[in-house]
Amino acid sequence: MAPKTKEQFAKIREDRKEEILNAALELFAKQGITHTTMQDIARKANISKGLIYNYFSSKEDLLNELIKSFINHLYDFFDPDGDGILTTEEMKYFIEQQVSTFKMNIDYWKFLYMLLIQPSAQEMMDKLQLEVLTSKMWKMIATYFKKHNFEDPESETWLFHTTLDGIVMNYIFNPDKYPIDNVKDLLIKRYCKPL
Amino acid sequence: MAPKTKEQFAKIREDRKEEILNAALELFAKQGITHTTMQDIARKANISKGLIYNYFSSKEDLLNELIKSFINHLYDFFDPDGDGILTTEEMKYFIEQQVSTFKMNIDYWKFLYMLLIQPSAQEMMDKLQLEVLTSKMWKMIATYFKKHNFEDPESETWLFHTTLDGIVMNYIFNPDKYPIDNVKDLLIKRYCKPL
Amino acid sequence: MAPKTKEQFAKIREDRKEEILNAALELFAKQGITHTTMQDIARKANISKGLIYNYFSSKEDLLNELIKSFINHLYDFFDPDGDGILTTEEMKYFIEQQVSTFKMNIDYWKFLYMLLIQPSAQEMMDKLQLEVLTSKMWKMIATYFKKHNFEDPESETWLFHTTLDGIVMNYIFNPDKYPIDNVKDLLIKRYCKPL
Amino acid sequence: MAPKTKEQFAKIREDRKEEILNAALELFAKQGITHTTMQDIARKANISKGLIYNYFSSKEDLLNELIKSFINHLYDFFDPDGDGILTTEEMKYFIEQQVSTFKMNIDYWKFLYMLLIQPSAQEMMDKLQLEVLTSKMWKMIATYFKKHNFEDPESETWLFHTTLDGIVMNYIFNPDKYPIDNVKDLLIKRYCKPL
DNA sequence: CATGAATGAGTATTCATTCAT
DNA sequence: CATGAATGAATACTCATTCAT
Repeated sequence: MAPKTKEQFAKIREDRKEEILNAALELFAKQGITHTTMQDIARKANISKGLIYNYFSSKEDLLNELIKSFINHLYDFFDPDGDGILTTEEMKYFIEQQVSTFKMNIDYWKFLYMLLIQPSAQEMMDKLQLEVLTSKMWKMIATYFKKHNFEDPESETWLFHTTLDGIVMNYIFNPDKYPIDNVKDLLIKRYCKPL
Repeated sequence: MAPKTKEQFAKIREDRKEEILNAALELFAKQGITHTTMQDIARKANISKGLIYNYFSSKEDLLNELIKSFINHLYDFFDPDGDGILTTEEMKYFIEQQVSTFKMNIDYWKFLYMLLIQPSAQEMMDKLQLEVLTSKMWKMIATYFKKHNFEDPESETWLFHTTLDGIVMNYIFNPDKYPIDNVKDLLIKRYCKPL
Repeated sequence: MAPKTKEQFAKIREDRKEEILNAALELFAKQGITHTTMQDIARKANISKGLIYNYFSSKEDLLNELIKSFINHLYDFFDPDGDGILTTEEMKYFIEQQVSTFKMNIDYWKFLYMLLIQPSAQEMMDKLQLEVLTSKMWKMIATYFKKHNFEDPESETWLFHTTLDGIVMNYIFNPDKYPIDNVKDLLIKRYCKPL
Repeated sequence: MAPKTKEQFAKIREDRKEEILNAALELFAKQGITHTTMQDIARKANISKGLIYNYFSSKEDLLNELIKSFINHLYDFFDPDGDGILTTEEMKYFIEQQVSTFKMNIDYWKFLYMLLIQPSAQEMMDKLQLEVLTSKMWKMIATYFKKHNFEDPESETWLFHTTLDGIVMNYIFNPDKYPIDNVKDLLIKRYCKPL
């Protein structure tokens, strides 16, 4: 009989928001952003259309929140161990982590590449603030290649990232046929030779 | 003002169609497919909205024709010299051709990746019949890697294509900053060592 | 913490209702009726949305109650002294009262004119039962003009009320710039010449 | 068989736009702006909902165009004869014109007062640029009262306009019962005494 | 009595497509 | 062959109202 406490309401809101974001992510990844209607999202989340607007002020806002949430996940994915110096072993671990991350969060990655390929990608990048994150990784990898005496460590870093991008692209596009683990092993062989 | 011959009419039709396709490609690449309206296309092609339907039965149809046209271009891009055996020199040439193709047809590639990343990519692939094309190249590359004693030539082929995909992605996404030529040189260095 | 008596409960209810009506009036006057949401009203009254429905069955009902309450206030504003005969002095007092009433209840008047100008004004008038009130005043004023030998006392009564309407309109629309007191003085000069 | 000429299209557009504006004005005046849907307007104009957007980019835009059109009409209504000095006869004529204008354009005036009483009236006034128009009239009237030795010509001008406002209000609110002509006659008697 | 999450009918707006001329 | 006015289905979003707690 007693009204719900603030904590109860907060929990409900939290959970509901999460559910909506999950539903949206899945649908965005599967159908594309434009082709996913608020109705679709509501249906998938088993709620009414209107309720979404209790949690997000617009589709745009929902998209932004999803991106924010994605960023947070990215930090989970990538969190480096801190000293910023990769040993050969850590490089191997890094590659494995990356690939494992691709495999475990396919919807997220599909969503990210969807965003990137879209017209307003530049703005998205800003919103994503991916650079902050990337630049850290970038330096780590570049340093690694320098230390390992790669001929053109700068370009090698570009190539390395390019290859990872290619892997994601291929994997999200065709997770069943793409031999991601074999490719990963090749990559490790190439890049993780002991000093 | 002699009446036009049938051939002349056909030519006019063909040209007009081409113009519409070009307008569409450019807009699709710049704004995305969904965000490009028939009105936009008409305006860009300097014709009326209604006239488009004289050449294409629907937006869907226009899209399909564009894809077909793209396929044809792809054949132009990739046309191998026939014997299906790549020498080291030809491999180098192939990579250079590829990259040059990326640079010269950025709209096409943007469009292609847009299609691929989209929901119905599987169907698109079918429409694209990319496999036919790809499989030829695929074999050539695989054979090359075998001949050049790469450890796991099958996976190396995958990795190679993956890397090319990554290059396109990075290039179309940021043509100004991405050091595509440096990356290309690295690739050549890696893959085109003389036997 | 003695349990509350019935009377106390009734009083609380009454007060709460009053608060809601006040919040609604202020918002209606400021933002218009349609553009004021139940949420707005709840927020302004520091209660929850749902609670309003404990006091009013609908927005429509709330509006009607507000109108009723307005009527009561009107009676306060206008309460004539009973004999229905205005002396010159009382006429002056009446005008002054009116204007003072406009100034002190600007929200109420804004709200009233909002209602009147709206589509369903005729119905509103019925709800307002303004006529009852007005007819009393009407007769008093008409009698006054007759006694004071105005040429066409009937039309003069219309004109007089018309002018008061005009004053309210101008005042509520632009309380800062409209020289209501000067206009009032002119009115008094015109209508309150001693017999 | 020939396609329509530009002139034909232009005429169609012109006419259609006018029809939509007329439909909108009538409905806005009758039902209020908020309570009039685009659907309503379309139905009244015997066209489809979508077509309105071929002529007006939004409801807001339609409203603004209506206001613009209203301004133009106002200039028709009020256009003074130029020298800016009113003779007694002209003052009489002016009052008669005003009242006649009220009677002939009841929807326009209802619409105007609707706008004025609404929250965003201040902005509307700006859009209306009524002041430009009003200030001209204002000076003419003020000059007239000065020349005719009214005691406080400034306030008298306010009162005069106030009365006209009151007349419109009463008339649009109840065109059948309000004795506008009697009131007009009284006004003329009061203000148009020969010097 | 009190809360705010939840619903769904209603509204503005977009855009592929049709069609009279 | 060519035009752009016209249509209507689809979609984002609002808000009064209900209801479990």
